[in-house]
Amino acid sequence: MARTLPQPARESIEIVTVLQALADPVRLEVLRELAKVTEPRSCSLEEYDVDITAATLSHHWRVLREAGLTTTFVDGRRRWVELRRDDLQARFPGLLDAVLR
Amino acid sequence: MARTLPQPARESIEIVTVLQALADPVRLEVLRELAKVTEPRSCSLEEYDVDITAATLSHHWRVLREAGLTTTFVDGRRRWVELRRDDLQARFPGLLDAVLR
DNA sequence: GCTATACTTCGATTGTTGTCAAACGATCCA
DNA sequence: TGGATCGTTTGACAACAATCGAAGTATAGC
Repeated sequence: MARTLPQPARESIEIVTVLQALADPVRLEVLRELAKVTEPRSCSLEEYDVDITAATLSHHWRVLREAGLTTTFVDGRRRWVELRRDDLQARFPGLLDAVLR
Repeated sequence: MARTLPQPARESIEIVTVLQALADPVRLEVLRELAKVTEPRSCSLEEYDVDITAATLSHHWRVLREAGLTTTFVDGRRRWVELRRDDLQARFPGLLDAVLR
């Protein structure tokens, strides 16, 4: 599995940015999916129960990544996303649990 | 202390709406002030360290109230705001602590 | 190389939000 | 009763955000 797309370092994750990223129904939905597993998940539209185009989902993955909520891995033509559990727990303890429960 | 302005019932508080309300630096700041005390606090602009007009602060109080984060009491010409700790803790345990810490 | 695949980026559109000044409404008090 | 005070509402505006289709980029596999 190849390179990781740029993302903020743990200490640079800002609460307002995180909350802005969380405050969208589509992003909340895909984050809940991510939260179900510990391994990275595919970025593909088909994997998620959201009524948007691939372009829009791609936009949401970017928002999540730039806010510091997820890591995106590139592997060939495929992309994988993973929740940054440890970083978020270190920075804002309990936040993810409270939001995604 | 007189009437209470309309606000959503505990069961009607929605996570997306709450997160949208939280996702603003001014609102986070005033919520942190509210979180410091248990009694209601004045709505007055002078009480808060924010660089906006009274009209804008009034708008923010309304967003917070309509999202279910605060209760507003009207007493004469004065208004008082209070965090809905119990309702929020019941609905989204740990959320407020995680955000306002 | 060529073509199909998997996603992203671009440009445009539309709706939402934060902000202010000005006007308003309610209350207190002299 | 008439001002002054406290805060809200209204209307306007600019900035931002979600969305899409279309074009673009990188990769895989033939």
